[in-house]
Amino acid sequence: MNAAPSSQAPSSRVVTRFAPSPTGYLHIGGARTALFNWLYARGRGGKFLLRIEDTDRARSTVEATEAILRGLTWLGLDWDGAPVSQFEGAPRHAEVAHHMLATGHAYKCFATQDEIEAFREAARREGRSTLYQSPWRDADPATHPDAPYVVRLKAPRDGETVIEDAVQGRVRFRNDTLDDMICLRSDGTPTYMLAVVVDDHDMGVTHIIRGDDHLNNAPRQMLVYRAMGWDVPVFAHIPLIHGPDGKKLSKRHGAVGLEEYQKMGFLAAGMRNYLARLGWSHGDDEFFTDDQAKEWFDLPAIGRAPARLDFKKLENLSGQHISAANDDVLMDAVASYLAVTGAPALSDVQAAAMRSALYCLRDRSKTVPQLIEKAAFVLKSRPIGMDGKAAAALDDVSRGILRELTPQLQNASWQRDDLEAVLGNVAAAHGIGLGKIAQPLRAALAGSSVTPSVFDMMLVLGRAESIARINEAALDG
RNA sequence: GGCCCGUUCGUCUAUCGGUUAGGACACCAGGUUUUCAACCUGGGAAGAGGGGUUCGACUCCCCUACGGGCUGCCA
Repeated sequence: MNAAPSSQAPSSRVVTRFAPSPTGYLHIGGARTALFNWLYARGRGGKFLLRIEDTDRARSTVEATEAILRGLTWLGLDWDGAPVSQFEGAPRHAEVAHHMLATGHAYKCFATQDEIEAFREAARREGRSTLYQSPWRDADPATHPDAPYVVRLKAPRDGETVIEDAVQGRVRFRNDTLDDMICLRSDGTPTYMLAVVVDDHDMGVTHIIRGDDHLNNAPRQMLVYRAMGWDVPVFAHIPLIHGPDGKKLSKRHGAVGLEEYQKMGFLAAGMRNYLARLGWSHGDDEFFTDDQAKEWFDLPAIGRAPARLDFKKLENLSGQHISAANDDVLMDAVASYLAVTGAPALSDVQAAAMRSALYCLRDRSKTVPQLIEKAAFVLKSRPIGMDGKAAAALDDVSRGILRELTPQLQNASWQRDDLEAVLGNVAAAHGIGLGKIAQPLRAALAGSSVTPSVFDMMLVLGRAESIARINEAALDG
């Protein structure tokens, strides 16, 4: 069962969130971030919220948002409430900016983008810090021109800002290395830097678990919490995922979108297990259920070094979860796999047949397509056809043996022991090994060389169908 | 350039000052075997480098190297 219900008061209930920007597919790294947030919240009876960071109107698309929701749904991560659109909160964000302006925590800066760019260019050229310090920070309002301005946070220039990060530990930043971040653009729209803080506060987020590419943003965001007098949430900056070569994961590594993993046929449960284990550990536990993960997951056990993707291990875990999954989960996975790959769905008859064969399929497959490949024998109807390897197993001699087999199968009890005895006897009569009979029989029953055991196939197919297929193969050629 | 983070077998990791540095995946060898897969047995395989602190460092501190992130009126 789940972890015992906590005795925490409602006010201290855990609230986490996943906040992707809808500019493309759901990145595998983002999926892991979402998983960590989900595990943390679900393991503690808290809430897991979703917020779409769509303040960049030029790059945000509804298609991307849909792709992200689809990805999370496939991964099995359910969120509480409706996804929040950050863009829709713009008025509220601006309100906060103006409040900080009124309280002196922010100021109007009239520097133009060209001016700032020129400054930075010169700084770079001369090897100086490119940190821009606005001359308007302490300007007398009487000198303000009638021109567009941005609202900047007035950050302290002395001392340091310390982040007590649940993963990274204590991280200190000297305040003179922090710039006065822009809260409102010159067109009055809020920036992400302001919006995240306001939204996280308004949504009651207690734990911010996100990629460590945001670690440098944390101190500046913390200043907003302070300026507004809000409680600072717990930060947990987790390392990014790297490609097998240790470099930042990019398209040249192959699969970066979660959907691609779905199309490769990994079981979602295996994906969750693998992703959770990537950068987080609970002793030597490698294979675990969702309930165990929820109970065990904790922030201090997250590693600080970036992890690389290892498809072999993912495959192995996926296989273990296929073995452990119940029939409904497997059949659902098959249906969704067929759907995303654009393959025709199974007919009711086929689905029922496949379900009856799962017992001898699940332990031999690492991915859903492997499951389907091995199920082919039961999905086909006569004439079943032959692939190259199967055809090669059938020659005149083996056809003769198959012909000899049918009458005996006709009288067999159709129990596994009995079928084994029949084949064993025929093999013994010819002074050959079971393999010599099993190969052609396999070809006859499945038309393929990748199948479950011949005995299981006969059991699943039943006497009539099995004998019909054997006869068909024995007579051909 | 500046700031921040990181570095244990090929990979993911355990270890939270004292271990023959453990496990998993992968790999190699052998076994089992009706294909694929699985399974069994065994094997090779690691603390980036250099300084400290300490009776004793993979564990704590410093430096270097390497890797990564940020350095936008993007998120």
